Amino acid sequence: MPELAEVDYFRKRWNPGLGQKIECVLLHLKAGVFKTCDPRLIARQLTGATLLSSEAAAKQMLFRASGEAWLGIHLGMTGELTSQPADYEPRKRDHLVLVQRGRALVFADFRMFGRVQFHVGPTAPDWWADIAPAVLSKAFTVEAVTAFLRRRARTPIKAVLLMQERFPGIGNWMADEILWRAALHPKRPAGSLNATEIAALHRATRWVAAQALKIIGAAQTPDLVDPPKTWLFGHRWGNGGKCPKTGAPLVRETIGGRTTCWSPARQKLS
DNA sequence: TCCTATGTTGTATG
DNA sequence: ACATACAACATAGG
Repeated sequence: MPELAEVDYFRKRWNPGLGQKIECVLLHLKAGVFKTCDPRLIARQLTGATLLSSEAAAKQMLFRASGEAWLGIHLGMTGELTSQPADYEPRKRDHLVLVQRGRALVFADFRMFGRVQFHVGPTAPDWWADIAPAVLSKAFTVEAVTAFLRRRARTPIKAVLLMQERFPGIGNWMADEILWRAALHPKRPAGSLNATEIAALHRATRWVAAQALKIIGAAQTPDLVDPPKTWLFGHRWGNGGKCPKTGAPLVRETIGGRTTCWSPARQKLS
């Protein structure tokens, strides 16, 4: 599920556990999500530690615990975090469970494209510091986007929007949403956009990110909240969708290896 | 059986 | 060295 806003939504699901001691850690030792870390070290370090704080950046989450412990989680395609009763019995796809007095904090991911990372030290791990500046930060300028598009001149703009080194947190549905808002055809070579179009792309990127965080990321509900029907979001998943702006039929096709949906009535190739 | 799914990465090729 | 394209990862559901 997870792009920028969904990641922040899931991060907050563990909020009830902040400031609380971790009584024990339950692990699915053979799960692929632990490929880049040692789950036994996680158990040793986190048992008895206090979960202190959390942050989200791009599609990554970082949880800090006492004892200079840092737990990174990427949700992959199907990962999710939940807070369950303290006597929760882990199921097959629950890879990491932090059991506290009042609750169990669960990371589940049936498809296992997600990753857990673990670091012990006084400061956050390098990979966290290396995440590109957020699209809502001052560093995400029209100039930076322009330079990036020039370098990727022959790549379809849709594929370029998925590149985390410049568009951190943008995923498949957000990329489609952004291009639809900016009225840009997803197959346009990145280098073919003029200054006006790049400005529109930059603006739409920030707008979609900010609104998604407001609607999805800030929601305090047990279920994910979908953006309103005025967005492309609710119309892009199956064939036969209609453009919410023009009423014209939407088109779906694979671009850059990912299913892409757009409105030919407002997103022209030239 | 075949295809799809809100992601990333390693590898081959130009 | 850099840009680009795509298979591979693992699983369930239509």
